[in-house]
Amino acid sequence: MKNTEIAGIFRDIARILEIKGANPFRIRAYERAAQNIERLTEDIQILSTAGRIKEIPGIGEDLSKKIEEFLENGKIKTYEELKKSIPAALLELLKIPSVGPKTVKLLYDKLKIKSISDLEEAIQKNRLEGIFGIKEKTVENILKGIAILKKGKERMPLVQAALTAEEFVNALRKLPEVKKISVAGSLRRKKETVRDIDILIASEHPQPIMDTFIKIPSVKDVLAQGKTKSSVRTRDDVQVDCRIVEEKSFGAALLYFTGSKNFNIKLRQIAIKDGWKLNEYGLFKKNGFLAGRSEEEIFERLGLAYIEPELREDTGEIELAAKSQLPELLNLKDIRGDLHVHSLWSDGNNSIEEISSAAQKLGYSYIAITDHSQGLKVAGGLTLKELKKKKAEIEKLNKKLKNFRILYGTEADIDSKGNMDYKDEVLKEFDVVVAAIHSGFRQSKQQLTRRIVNACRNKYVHIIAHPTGRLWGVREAYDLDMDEIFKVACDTNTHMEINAFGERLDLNSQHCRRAKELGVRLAIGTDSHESSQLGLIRFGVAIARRGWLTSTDVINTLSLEELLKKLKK
DNA sequence: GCCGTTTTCGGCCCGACTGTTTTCAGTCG
Repeated sequence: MKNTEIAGIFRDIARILEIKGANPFRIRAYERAAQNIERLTEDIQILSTAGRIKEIPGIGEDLSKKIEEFLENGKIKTYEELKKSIPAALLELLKIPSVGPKTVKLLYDKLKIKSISDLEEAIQKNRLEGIFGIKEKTVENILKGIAILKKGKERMPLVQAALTAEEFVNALRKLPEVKKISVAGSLRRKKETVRDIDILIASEHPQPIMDTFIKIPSVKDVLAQGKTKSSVRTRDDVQVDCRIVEEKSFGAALLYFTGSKNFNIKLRQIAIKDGWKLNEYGLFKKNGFLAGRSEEEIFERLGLAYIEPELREDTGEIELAAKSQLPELLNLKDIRGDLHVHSLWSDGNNSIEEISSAAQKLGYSYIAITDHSQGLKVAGGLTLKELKKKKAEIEKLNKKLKNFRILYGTEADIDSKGNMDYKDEVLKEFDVVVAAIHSGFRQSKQQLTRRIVNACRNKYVHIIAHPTGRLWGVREAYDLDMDEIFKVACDTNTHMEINAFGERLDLNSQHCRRAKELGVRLAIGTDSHESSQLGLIRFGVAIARRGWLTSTDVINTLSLEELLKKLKK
C-alpha cells in the first residue's frame, strides 16, 4: 500500500513549510491530510481508481491531484522542489525535543547548521553564544533533547506506560488534597504505543500535590514546574505530565487532555457553532459557565452521545455520536476465556492445573492451552508422544471441573512454505489450533502472505496468531497483504488474533477495524507464559475497542458450546 | 490548503510554561 509513503511525503512537506515559515494553516492542512491517509483502512490506490480520493477528510482539489501524481509516476513535483530549497537534514533537527521550526531556521541562517552533528559541534565550540535569543539554558535544553532523541525512546508500548502510570497514580491518590485523579492522553485512549504519560487531578490545593509529584521515587529530572502543571522524566526516560484543575473543570480538562488533538479541534468547532467556547476549564457561553464537571455533561450539552476514549481519533465517531449511532464496544466483562496460553509442557512457567485455576479466578468459562508444536524445538515444542500425555492430563483435569473447560490446543508453526508442522490427522485432534509464523521473517511480501493464506485454508487451523509479527524493540511488522489475508480468513472461517502480549499488540487497532469491515471475526489471546500474565487480556480488549469491535466481533465472548461450534470449519 | 444552515472568501482551537529580548515569541500538547 502506498498510503504510508504518501502520508510521509505530506508530513515532510509540512515540516519543510514550517521551517520556511509558510502559512500555518497550509502546514496544518498537509499534516491533517497525512494523518487521515495514514488512518485509512483501504488502499489509497483503490480509492483513487474508484475516483473517491476526495472523500478522505482534508483532501481537496490540490492534494488529490498530488496523490494522483504520486500514484502515476512515483513523485510529486512540489515535494521535489521543496526538498531542493532546504538541506534535507534540517528535518532531522526538528525531531529534537525543544527545537522547533524557528530555532532550526535560526541555526541554519546564522550558523549554517544542517544536522544534529553540526549542532553538537557548534555547541562544543560555543558558537551558539551570542546568537539573538539563545543563551545558556536554551543550549542546555537542546543538549538534553539530543540525548533523548539518540536514546530513541520516543514511544513505549502501552503496557509499559500503563504500569508506569499506575505507580504515579497510586502515590498521588493517597493525598488528602486529591479529589479526583485519572490518566489522560494517548494512554487513556489506549494507543498501542504511548509517548508520555498524562495525569489529571482535581484539587483546590495544588501546591502540596505538585511537591509530592516531583519527588516520587522513580523521578529523575524535573522538566518544568508550575502551579498547575509540571513535567518530570523517570529513570526509564518516560515523561510524565501532571496537571491540576478545580473540581468543576475536571471533566473539561479530562476531555481536553485525553484528546486526540483532532478530536478536540472538532469538538471546539461544534461549541463555536453554538456560539460557545470549549477549553480545558469548561464549556462557556460568553461569560457564563455551562458545563465542565464531567465529560458526560459536556457531551450532552454539545448534543453528542458519550464517546469512549478509545474512539476519540476523529475518524467518524463524532458524526455517529451526533446521531446516537456509535457501536457498543466490547467490554472486558464480555470475555469468557483466553485462547492462547502456554504451559509447562512447552515454554510456560505454570502447570495446566495452575493456569486453569487462575483462569477460573478471572471468571472465565474456558481456557485454551496452546503449547508450541514440534517444529519449534527452541520453545519446547511437543512431539507426538508428548501430545498424547498432555491430552490425557487435560481430560483428567476436565473430569474434575464444573462449569469450566480446559481446551486442548496448540500453537502450530507455519513453515517457510506455508505448511503446518503437524499433519492434519494430528491437528484434527485439537479443540483449538492457533497457527503462527516463527521464522523466515525476511521473505517477500508475497511469500509471507501466501504462507498465512495457506494456513487459513487448512481445515483444522482456527486462529492465526500475532499475524504481523511485530515485536516491540525487536522487529517491525512484516509486510503483508492484509486485505488478501482478511478475505481468505473470512471465506475459510479462520479467525485473526489480537495478541495481547505487551510487546506485540498484534493485530493493531487499524487492522481490527479493517478486518471487521471485511467480515473477519477476531480472537483475543494473551500468549501468556506465566499465569499472572492472563490479566494482559485487558490490553487485547483495549485494542479491540480502538478497532471499533463489539462483542459479536470477538469469539472469546461466546459460550463454550457456541465457541466449539464456531471453531468447526 | 481545506471548507461551507454564518461564508466560494475568510476563517482555521486554545492555553501553560520557559527563557529571554522585560512584554513576548517559541514550543508543546
